[in-house]
Amino acid sequence: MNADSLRPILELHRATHAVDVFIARLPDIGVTQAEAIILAFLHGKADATIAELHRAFGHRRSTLTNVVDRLVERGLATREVSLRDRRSFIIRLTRSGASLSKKPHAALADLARQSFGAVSERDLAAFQRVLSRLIEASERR
Amino acid sequence: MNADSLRPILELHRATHAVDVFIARLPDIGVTQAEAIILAFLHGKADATIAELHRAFGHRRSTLTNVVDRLVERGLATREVSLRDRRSFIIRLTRSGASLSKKPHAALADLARQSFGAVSERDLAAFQRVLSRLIEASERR
DNA sequence: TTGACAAAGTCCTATATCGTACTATACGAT
DNA sequence: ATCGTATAGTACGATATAGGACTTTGTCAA
Repeated sequence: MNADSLRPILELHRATHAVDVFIARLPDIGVTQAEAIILAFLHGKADATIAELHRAFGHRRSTLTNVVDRLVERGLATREVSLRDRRSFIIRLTRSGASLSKKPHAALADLARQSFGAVSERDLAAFQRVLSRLIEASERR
Repeated sequence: MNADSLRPILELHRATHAVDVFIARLPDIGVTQAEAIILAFLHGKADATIAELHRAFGHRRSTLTNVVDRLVERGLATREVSLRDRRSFIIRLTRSGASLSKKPHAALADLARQSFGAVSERDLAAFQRVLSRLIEASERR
């Protein structure tokens, strides 16, 4: 078995970790990695459920409960019972949450531009394809 | 600004998380994600320092101290002062650590095969290139 | 050879994340 | 209608990870 066969997976971890640290260090935000990424996700969307966030990021629902708690506590988001499905909540950014969310969103978009800017469409598509396969394979048990 | 510009980054998180969950659920190992990935890394290498692990994965050195503590406590690894540099330790798998490390290594290699098997050399190279760029961009501040 | 600075790890404390068990609601079949 | 099962989310307790201060050792210049 080739010793390097898992190199891409290790690199994947390394990259994600680097991005996390990058996010955590964003100045003037005072928000954890998960919070920042969720803010960025909600940016210009301003509407989601816990389950949706779970599907998007894979964080446990119980973890997301906490993350959302923190956002709500700080007045960055609201939680309202959904009228369509009373089991679920609609998470929505408040005005100040929407404003704050610009920063992590811009920072990540910036990072994306720097990282993917010089990458061809084709390579970027390959990148996403590989990620999808990884997700699929990981969840197949 | 395109709303999807950070889609690849979100997918990246999703994928890493999926792999983490996959690892954490490996039966008969009883090892956390970080431990498993470090075991896999040490597999067939059986020699590393904390700093090396730090460079490989990005985990804080203090985190790695804990991870290694756990491995040592369970008799899976040893920590010996390096003779070349007495500030650092050589982490080495014990016989049982080496044996146990086969599982996560094999599982990840398996995952890699399933995920990358049908991916062309070229696409895989593109994948790694993109990861490198991301790491580089993330660390550039 | 000493003094300043960098590098390797650890200790301690705080907290983010997880796993599991639980409640409430929805939904499909009969 | 109701019963069984699936889904949405939370509460609680356990633990992995992080951040920063600190110790020891190395390194390089004068």
